[in-house]
Amino acid sequence: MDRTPHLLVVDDDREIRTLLSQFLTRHGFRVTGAKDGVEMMRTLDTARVDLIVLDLMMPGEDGLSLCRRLRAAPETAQTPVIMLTAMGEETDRIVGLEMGADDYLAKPFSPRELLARVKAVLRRAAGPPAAGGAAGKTLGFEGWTLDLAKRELRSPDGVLVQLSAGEYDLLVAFVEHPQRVLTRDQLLDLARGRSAVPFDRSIDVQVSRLRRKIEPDPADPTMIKTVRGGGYLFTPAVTGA
Amino acid sequence: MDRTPHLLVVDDDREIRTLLSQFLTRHGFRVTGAKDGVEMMRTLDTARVDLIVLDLMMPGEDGLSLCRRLRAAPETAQTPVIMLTAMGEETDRIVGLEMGADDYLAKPFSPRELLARVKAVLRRAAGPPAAGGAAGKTLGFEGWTLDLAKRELRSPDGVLVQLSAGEYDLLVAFVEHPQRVLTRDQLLDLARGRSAVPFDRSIDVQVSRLRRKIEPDPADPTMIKTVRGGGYLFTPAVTGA
DNA sequence: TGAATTGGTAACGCTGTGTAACAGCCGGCC
DNA sequence: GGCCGGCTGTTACACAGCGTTACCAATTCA
Repeated sequence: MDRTPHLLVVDDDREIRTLLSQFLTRHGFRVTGAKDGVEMMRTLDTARVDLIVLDLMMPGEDGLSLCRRLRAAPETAQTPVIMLTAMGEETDRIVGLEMGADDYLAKPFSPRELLARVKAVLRRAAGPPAAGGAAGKTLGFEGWTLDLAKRELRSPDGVLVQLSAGEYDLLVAFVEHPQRVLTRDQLLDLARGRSAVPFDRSIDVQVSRLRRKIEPDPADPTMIKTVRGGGYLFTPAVTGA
Repeated sequence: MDRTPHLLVVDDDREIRTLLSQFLTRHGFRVTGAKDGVEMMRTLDTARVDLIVLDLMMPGEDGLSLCRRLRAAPETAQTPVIMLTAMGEETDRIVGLEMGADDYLAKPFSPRELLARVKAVLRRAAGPPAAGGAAGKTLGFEGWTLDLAKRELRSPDGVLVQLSAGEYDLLVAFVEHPQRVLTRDQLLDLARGRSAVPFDRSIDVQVSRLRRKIEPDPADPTMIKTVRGGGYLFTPAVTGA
């Protein structure tokens, strides 16, 4: 149940990044840093992120543009963003509307203020009803159907397959990142929202259990392949309808 | 008790409408957009609206005139209005407030400022919600019918199902937040208006009792699913007849 | 070829969940 | 007031899911 929220801090200033990461980590969050949009996107690609702290002024693609991109992608459209800006109050009024951030903070700010905002935004994000349109989709692969709204899996012949919560979450992680090798760390983050402890084999065991339910021959898996030294690979092509 | 407040944003600029809707939605409101007075009236005809955000300058009938019409009609005379204007002149303020707007904001403004005003106005108006209209809606799911005005539940074959007050409140919480995982905390808050105490199992027990009355096979629930470590999920799509 | 590494999975124990049973509370009724 | 019945939260116990561990097989390395 210890799903500690995962924050992503995007700032080109290494010192600020480190400082914020340490501070937020001390207050019970898992924190990943990214120095620019490229790193941010790479992280979002494979990790589940609950909130993004985004610096407005950055070399290369700036925060405004990144924020717009986040909102445009269905994967991240719902992810809350807190914007950091070095500009004074007068300007942030103007850009405020455009950025689509959930909240923003003018530098210099106290870390504690950021902490308060982070908590507030996370609390809020949990609230609103289905208004967001959200992810009520169903995904298909190799004849199987995964209903994200109902958390149901149907086999090619239409039979409902009973999955435990853990098996389902793991399968979602795979289906949302098909045809690419996912490390155990990434899977743990995507499916469980936690990071690995030394000698963590829980993913192996869950994969084994999942295979038993969806592989024609669990001893010779075709859908969830093992990549020795790498992780696991979900091979089917996934269709989003 | 109260549902999330429903805001109506009236602005001819599609982009502003979208931005405001997204921002306010993210902050926990239900938002409907309208591009002109006609759309506004159509919405007011069919939905209960708690507050209207109204642009002053619009092609066709302008905000001032619309505001006057709102005040003239008995159904909307009490509905709070926040006026937006591109002009910063003092006269607008005076005219706007005279026309019966409850607050007033000059563009460009920060979304947070709007948010603060919205909350303030709603708080102020919280007193007399006697707006008779009383969301006497009925909601449907999987053939079932939930009559919010009568607090009655009918099974797909039209039989009245007796629910206790607690069971009914819990079901409403589910039906109003379908297809998303609700934690026990959230359910307790939505259905009982209180927060959990350590080792609180009351929600589990109520869910069990509710399942007995609405699930075809309570031992293998399909409508109210358990998400281990997460909470419960109401799977049916809900239609707002 | 033998040793070391990596992965599969059975087995076990802890933890979360389902639910029957019970007790306190409240409102209706005599 | 006292009794009764229904509702709700608490408790207890059974059971299932999940992580850990252990052991074995497969693969890689020396």
